[in-house]
Amino acid sequence: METVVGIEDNDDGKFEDSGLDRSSSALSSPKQISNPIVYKLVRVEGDGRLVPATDDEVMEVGDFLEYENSEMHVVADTGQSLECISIERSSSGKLRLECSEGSTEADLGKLNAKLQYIEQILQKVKEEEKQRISCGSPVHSHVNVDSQCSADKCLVTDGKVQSETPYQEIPSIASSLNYTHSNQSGSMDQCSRPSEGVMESGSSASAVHSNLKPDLSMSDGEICLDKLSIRELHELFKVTFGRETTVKDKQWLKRRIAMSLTNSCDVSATTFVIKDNKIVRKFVEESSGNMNVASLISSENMTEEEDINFKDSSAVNACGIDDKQVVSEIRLRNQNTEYGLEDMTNQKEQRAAKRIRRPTKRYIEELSENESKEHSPRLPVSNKNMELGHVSSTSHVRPARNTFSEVRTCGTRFASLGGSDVEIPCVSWIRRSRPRKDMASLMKFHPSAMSETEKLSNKLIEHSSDAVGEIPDKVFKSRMPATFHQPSSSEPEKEKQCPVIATIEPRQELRPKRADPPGHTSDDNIVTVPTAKGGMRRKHHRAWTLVEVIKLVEGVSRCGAGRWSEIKRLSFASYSYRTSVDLKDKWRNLLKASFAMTPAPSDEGINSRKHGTAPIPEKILLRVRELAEMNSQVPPNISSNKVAAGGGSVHEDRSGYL
DNA sequence: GTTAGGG
DNA sequence: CCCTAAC
Repeated sequence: METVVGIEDNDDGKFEDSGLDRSSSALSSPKQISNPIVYKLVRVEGDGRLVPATDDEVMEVGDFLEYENSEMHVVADTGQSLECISIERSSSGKLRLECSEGSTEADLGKLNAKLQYIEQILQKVKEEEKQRISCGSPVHSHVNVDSQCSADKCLVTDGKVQSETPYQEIPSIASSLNYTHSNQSGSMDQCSRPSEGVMESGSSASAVHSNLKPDLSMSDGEICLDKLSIRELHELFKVTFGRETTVKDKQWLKRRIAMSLTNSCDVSATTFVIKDNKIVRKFVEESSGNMNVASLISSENMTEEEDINFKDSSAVNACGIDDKQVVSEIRLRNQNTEYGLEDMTNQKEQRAAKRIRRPTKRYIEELSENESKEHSPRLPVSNKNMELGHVSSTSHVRPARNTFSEVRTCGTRFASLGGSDVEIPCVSWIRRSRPRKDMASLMKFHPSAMSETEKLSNKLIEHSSDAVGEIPDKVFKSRMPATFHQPSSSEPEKEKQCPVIATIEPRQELRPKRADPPGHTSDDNIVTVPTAKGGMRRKHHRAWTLVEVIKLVEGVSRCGAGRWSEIKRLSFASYSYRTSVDLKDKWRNLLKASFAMTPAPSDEGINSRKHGTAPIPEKILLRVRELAEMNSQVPPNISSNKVAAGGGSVHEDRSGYL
C-alpha cells in the first residue's frame, strides 16, 4: 500500500500531470509505479475540517477501495501522500465504508462513483495541463502531478516560494469527497493543524503563507539559504512557519526552513545541492554513504530514482513554467513494509554519516513549545477500529513539522540500530496517524513489541497528555530517560490474526448509552507504568460501556463463562484493550452485581444505589445471573456447544435485548 | 497461552 | 486493573 504518488500543486492550483497511474497494484504490493497517484484518506470532522485519516481508517476503507475500484490507491498517510480523499462520515462520525456495516453498500457505491469521477477530472486536468505545458504557458491553474511517487516540489514562482499548498476542493463533490491537491507539507498542514483553521474553505491558510513568502536569495542561478543572514533566515522562518524564532543557529534555521520547503522531516540529515535553480535533496541511502561526499554529489550522480525525478523536474522547467522553480527531490518512498523504521534508521545513519549537529535540546524545546501552541486546540479524535487493519505492516512517517505536541514533549527517542541506541530528536519522530481528539489516547501501543524503554516512553507520553486524569503520581515522579513513539501498529498480534472477525464485529464506536466520557473515547490510552520490580504494568482505566457489557454477556452465553479467550476472540476482537482477563474480571463483577441485585428486579434501586457506578440495565444483570446459574449447572467445558449448554431459555432471553 | 482468584 | 499461581 505504499504505492504512490504524487499529485501536488502550488498555491495557484497549478497542476502538472505526468500521467495517471491506472495500474492496480494491490495495497499490499508496494511495487514502485512510475506515475502513481496518491489518494489520501481524510476524515471530515463535524466542523468540516479534514483530518488525515488514521492508518486504521485507511485500512478500514482500503480493502473496499481496492476491491471496488482497483485503480484507486488509498494510501495510509505516510507523509508522502499528496491527495486527500475524504470519505464521508455518517453522523456518528464513523467512516461509512465499513463493510461490516451492512447498510453501507449504497454509500460504498456512491463513494466509488465519486472516486471514479475524481479520476476522470484528474484526467481532464492532466490533459489540459499537457496542452498548456506544450504551449509554454505557465498558467497557474493546472494540475501538477508529479511523476515521482514521493517527490515533493516546492515551486518558486516569480521568486516566491510557494511550498504551502492550499486546500483545494472540487466543489461538485466537495461535500463528501474532498479532493485535495497539495504538496506534502501543505497537505499535512491542512489536515493536521486545526489551529490554523485549515480545510474550512477554499481560501485556506495558504493565503497567509503565500503572501508572506519572501524572495529567496538567488545567486548564480542557485538558491542559497546559506547566503541569507540570520535575520533573513528568521524572516523566512517566520513566513514559513508562521511564527517567530529566536534561534540564532543559522544551520538550524536553514534546516528548518529547508524542511518546510522540501516538506521533509529529515532535512537535517539531508544534504542539499542547489543547482540550476533547484534545490536537490540528496539522500544517503545507506549508512555507507558519507554525507561529506554526498553533499558534493551533483544531480548527475543521483540515484536512478532521483535521476528520473530530476529529469522530470527538468522537463517541467524546460516547459518554461518557471525557471525559478525550486524542486525538492525526495527519495522515493521506501516500499519496505517497515518503512517507518527504515526511514528512521536511515535518518540515523544519515545523521551519523553527516555528523550533522543534532538540534540541541533547547531548539527542540522551542519547537515543542511553539508547535504545541500552534496545535493546542487540537480536536480529540477517536481512533477506533485499530484492529481492522493489517495496517501494522507499515509504519508511516510524516514530516517533522507535522509532529505533534504529544510527541514533542519528549526531546529524543532512541532508535536501536545494530545494537547501539541512537538518540534521535523527537522532532523527526513522527506520529503514524492523525492526531486524535483525545489526548488521552495519543497512542496505541503494541504491547508485544514494546521494549521496556518504549513502555517508559509511553508512560511519559501519557504524562504529557493532560486529558488523562488518571495518571498516577508515580508517573510524574518517575523520570523518563527517553521517549519514543511506537512506530508500529499497536495492534496486538492476536487481533491481527483475525482481521475478518474484527471487521465483522459491530462498530465499536457505537456506544449507545454509556459512551465513554468525553476525552476518553479512544481505545488506545493504554499506558504502562513501572512497577516496583522494574516491570511494566498497565495503568489505564477504561470504563466498561454498556455495549461491552452486552457483548460480554452475549459472549458468555455463547461460549460459556470461563472461556474468556474465546469470548474475547469472538466478541471483543475489535476491543483490543479488553483482554480475556478483563472479560473475566468484568464478568466477575457482573456476577457480583447481579446477585447483589435484589431478587425482585422490580426494585428500581438496583443499580442506582451504587452512585457513580454505571447503571447496568437490570435486564443485563438478570441475564448475567441467569447465565451464572446456568453455568453452575452446566460446566462451561460441556458447553462447547453453547447453544445446547445455554438451553432454551437462554435463547429466548437473548432475543430480548442481545 | 489461559484461567482463576486475590489484591 | 494488576499480578500470579496453576493449568
